[in-house]
Formats: sequence, structure tokens, C-alpha cells
Amino acid sequence: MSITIKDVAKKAGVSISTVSRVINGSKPVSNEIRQKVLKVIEETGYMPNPVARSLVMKKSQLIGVVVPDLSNVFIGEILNGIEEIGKMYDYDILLCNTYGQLEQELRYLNLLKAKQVEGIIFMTWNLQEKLVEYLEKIEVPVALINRNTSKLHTPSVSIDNFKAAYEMTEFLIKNGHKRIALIRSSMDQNAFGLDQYNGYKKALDDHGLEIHEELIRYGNWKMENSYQIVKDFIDENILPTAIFAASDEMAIGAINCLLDNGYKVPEDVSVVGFNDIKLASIYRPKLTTIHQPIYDIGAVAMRMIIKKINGEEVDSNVVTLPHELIVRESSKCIE
Amino acid sequence: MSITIKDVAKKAGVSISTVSRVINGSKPVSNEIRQKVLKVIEETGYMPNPVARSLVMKKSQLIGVVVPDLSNVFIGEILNGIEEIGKMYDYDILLCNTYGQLEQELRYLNLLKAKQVEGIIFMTWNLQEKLVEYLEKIEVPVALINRNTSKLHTPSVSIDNFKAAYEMTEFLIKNGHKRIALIRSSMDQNAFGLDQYNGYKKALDDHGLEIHEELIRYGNWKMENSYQIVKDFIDENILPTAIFAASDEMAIGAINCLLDNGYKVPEDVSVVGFNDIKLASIYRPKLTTIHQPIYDIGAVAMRMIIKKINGEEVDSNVVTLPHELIVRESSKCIE
DNA sequence: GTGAAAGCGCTAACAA
DNA sequence: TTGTTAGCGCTTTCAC
Repeated sequence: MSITIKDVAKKAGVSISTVSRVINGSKPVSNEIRQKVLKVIEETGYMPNPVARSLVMKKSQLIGVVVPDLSNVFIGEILNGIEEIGKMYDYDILLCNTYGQLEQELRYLNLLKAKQVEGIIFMTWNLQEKLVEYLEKIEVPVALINRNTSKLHTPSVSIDNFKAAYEMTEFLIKNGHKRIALIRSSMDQNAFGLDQYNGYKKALDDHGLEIHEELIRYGNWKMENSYQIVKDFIDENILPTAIFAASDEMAIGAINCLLDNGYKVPEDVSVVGFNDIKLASIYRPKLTTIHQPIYDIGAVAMRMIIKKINGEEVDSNVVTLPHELIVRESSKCIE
Repeated sequence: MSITIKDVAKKAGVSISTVSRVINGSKPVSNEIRQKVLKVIEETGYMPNPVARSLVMKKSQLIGVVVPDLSNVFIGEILNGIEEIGKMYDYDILLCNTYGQLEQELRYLNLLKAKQVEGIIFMTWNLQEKLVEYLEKIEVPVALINRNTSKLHTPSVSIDNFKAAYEMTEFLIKNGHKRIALIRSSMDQNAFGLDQYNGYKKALDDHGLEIHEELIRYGNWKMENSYQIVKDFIDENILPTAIFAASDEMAIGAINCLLDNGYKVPEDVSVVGFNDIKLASIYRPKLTTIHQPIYDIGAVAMRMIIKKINGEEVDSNVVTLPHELIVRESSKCIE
């Protein structure tokens, strides 16, 4: 089998404790012996067994990462950030995909705890009550992605979704739009996207614009879905002059539907998105959207977790990263 | 701390082996005692410590998954497949992102072994010689993604890239194209994409068409890159009537460049892709491309690994999944 | 500065 | 059928 600390000790003619000491630098070892041990390690290619180490130290160098979808580029980019920072600190990622299903989320949270992960980065579309409770009393450090609800006791990192949505809506208003549709996420109270919804409403309010309930629709972050929603607008004959989709994918679904039905974007309808995934500037017309530092969100979350693990003070439980309104081709000023 | 098997044993008034037996069903236990133990487990919420279990069994219920990029939708979808099947069999995923760098790949392979993973699913852009060697003598089961080179001893799952590329090229030829550019992957001998290249060449050959070396370019799977390549075609005044990109992303980059420079697709130039990622049918013009069962590739690889772990016979070392040529809007017949 | 020994939580002979 | 015991490979007291 694999070579163990015992083998190294024997070959070097020392005790296993000594070997352990030179590996971990946990206690002084005379230079002579250290060299001898190091040489044997070199020769044998010995690598300490992390599982054994985990068992005794109750540490695993593992971070559990829970996401609702792996084929979502937004999430993928966040994962890139997480992984990159993890690598820097020698943390590995235990990946869990839940498709946003509560049952899976709970199951995985349990499993991760059992696997002795040292921290958990958690992402979901819909942060249900049950989850919140669970997360608040879990023993390992947790970081939430894309939730800036300070009501939660659980730390999180995201942009200011409320403000961003407010800005975008205001931008549309200042461009002369009065009937502005919103394609947001699920209806659930705790759904990701609630902040966007509130920002949207506040902006309309502040500018004395009426809120047309029939123009607020619930999507599921999928293009097909927003496509259908816009189709409904058309069929119901209530197509607005602007559509604000809570994600770039949904914006693109909306645009495609418009194009397929003979409408021009942005000439007939302005469509704006959210996130600024790579596709946003590649799709034609290029999307007007809210830019988020996606990679950084992942990176910051990981840094936060690692700090917590090391018992370092974390400045704030809710990290809010900057966003930016990017005006491209999918929106226009109307008279 | 957490509750252990000892606690359960004490509470139930039995030995730890008995508890172990009821957990694992490894040996018969009288019904009476089983119930008692089960009850204690229920009450205490006891969960066996997988780390300890790993240590003694030298099994971890962990599969290492090595990928070159997480924000790539093609890879994301494969991951979905891998994860889904893993979940079914209670395997978890240790995720490693290498950005295709050999150094990282080697490092992770080592690390995964140390972490006692039971299998490894490996994906890279460029399967370098050193990697091949390493993979052939690694002790744990390995499955390669998207390599159908039977020269390798390492099992793999993919479509028949050669055949697919051949079909696509032939399709273009039959559509009247004579000057067909290929945007393939890196120049490296072992690069993913070599099969496509060969299929392309063979098709031209078989149809008596000359191979224009200047029309064969090396991309890096990124849109920006193929964009530039097409720009070069334009600047060098050698724009062909058809462009075959080895990935949908690269096809889209190519189209964007064409559009930006006043060319129409497919009227002026036909552009076809490879993979049929979701975007392919969402982007306008919709892409003519080769459909791959992406999710299935991941799922099959995972199944394969699990079979190997269980010592089951695996039918074939090289699993080739079906592909399909999908004709959409980005290509047309020329006279 | 070094080694012996205990123990992390679990499984699996081996006895009974 | 059940319990006792010896490890899995490692870290860490505690003596020396």
C-alpha cells in the first residue's frame, strides 16, 4: 500500500513523533535529524495521509460549497473565485449541487458537517425559512452568496441588489419609459430577487409612477421561462416599452421572444438584464445590465470563510461589493 | 463535541461493534437489540464519522473531479451529470480547477490520491504526455472526458469527434463551400481538438478539396480569441465562405466579428460550431452545430467510475456516445 | 531534543 | 448473536 509515517520513521531510524515534528514543524528537531528525515521523505515520496490527520485534528482542509446549478455561468464564475482562493490556502472543495431543492440542501448540509468540512459556502435561489434556522445554529462557519439581507445572522457577500435594481429602474424611467415590466424570481418571500423587486418598486414610487401588477412576473432564472413570459405579454396585448429582467439569461430569453415575434430591440422595446455575465456583451444586441464582480464574490466569500476558520476577526458579516450600471445596446431612450 | 459510536453504544447498553453492525448491516443483529440501537441513534441524531470510516476502510465515498474551467457551460453541464449520478450512489465530489495548467493538474492528481478518493474523472484541454504517463500508473480508477483516443489505456467517454467533424465538414462541402476555415484548439499534438482537425482534413481530402493551411487557425476555446482570428482573416483578405469552429463559443466569437465588420451570417459567411451548448440555439443566428449529449457524458463517466470501484466489469474502456449534426440558421447553401 | 504511548471514531477479525 | 480487541495513520501529551 501507500507509504506511511511509520515507514519513514523506520527508514530514518527515528520515532514517528519525530517525523511528525519535522513535517509539521510543531516542535524543534535537531538539524541533523531533520535533514535525515527530510531525505527519507524525499526518497520515498511520502505524503501524510490527510484522512488520518483529519481524524485526529478534526480538521479536513475541506470547504463545502453548495450551489443550485452547475451549468449556470454566473455560478461557474463564482466557483472559479472560490476555487482559486481555496487553492491559495490549501483548501479543497467538496461540491454539492442541489438544483435549489430544499431537501437536497438540508441533506448536503448534514453530509458536509459529517465530512468534517471546516466551512461552508452556500448559494441558493430560494433561502427558505427552514434553511435559515439550520444555518444559524450550524457549528461550522458559513458564508452566504448573494444575500445582503442584514436580518440574517449568517454572514454573506453580494452586491447591493436593492440599490442596483433601483438604479436600473431609474435609468429606464429617465429614458422616458413609464410602463416597465419586471421579470423577477419566484414568488416566495425568501426568494433571491426580492431585493431587486423592492428596488424596482421604490424607484417607480419615487418617480411617481404607477405600479402595474400585471407587468410583474415570476421567472425561474431560465431563458425559456422569460421567453414565455414575454409571449404572454404579447398575447395579452400589454407589451411594455421596457423590460427589466432580474438576470441576463432571462433578459436574453425576453429579447429572443421579441425578435421571434417581429419586434425590434431596443427600437420597439428596451430590455435590460442583471449580472453582466460574459454573454451579456457577446449577445447581440449587447445587453444593458448591472455589472457584478462575480469572480470576486466567490473569492471574497472564500477569504471570509478562511478568516473565520482561523479565528480572525471578520470586519463585517455582510460584505457588499460594488456594482455598476452598464449601458449597452439593448436599451434606448424614448421620447 | 459530536456524538460518537461509543456514546450510542453506552446509551443502548451494547458494544460498539453491535452498533457498527446495525449501521452497516454487516452482520446479523437480533431484532430486539437492533430496535434499541436504532432508537438511540434516532434520539441522539448520531451520524457515523465518515473520516474515521475512511481511515479504516481506505474508502472515502469521494470522487475527484478535475476540470480546466468552471465558468464554461459545457463543463458545467458535464458536472451536472457527474454530480447527479454521484448523488445516486452516495459519492461526493472533490472539485479541482486547473485552468488547464499541467502543474496544477499534477498537483491535484497527487492531492486526490492522498485524500483517498476512490476514483477520478479527468478533463483537460490539452492532455500532455506527462499526464498520460501519470494516469496510466495511478492506482485509482480514472475516467477521461472527451477523449476517444483508443491509444490511451485510460478509459474515456466522449462522442466520436473525428466522425462528427468529418460530417460537419462534409455538410459544408455539400452546401457548396470550397474554402472552409477551421478554428481548432491549440497547436499541441495532444490537444483536445486533434480529432476534429483530422476529421476536417479527411473530409476535404475525400472530396478532392485542397487544404488551405492559412485557413487553419489555433484558438483557445475563448470567444475573444476566435473573434481576433476572424479579424485576421478579414485583414489578410482571405475570408472564406465557411468557418468551422471547434466549439460553439468560438463560433459565436467568429460571428460577432463578422457582424461587427459588416458581414452577414449566413448570407456572406457560414459559421458552424461544435457541442450544441444551450447558447447555440439562443444566440441569433441560431448555430448550426454538432449536438453532444453533454450531461450524459458526465453521467456515463461517473457510472463508469463507480462500476470500476465496485469491481464490476466495464464493457468497454472507450465509451462513444452518439452525436448529431444540427442545422440551424448560421449556415447556408451557396451556389 | 527525542521517544513511548494514548487516542481520534470507526471496522473487522477473533473469541465467546 | 454479541463483545473484546487490534489496528487504520496520524498528532500530541508526557516522560526522559
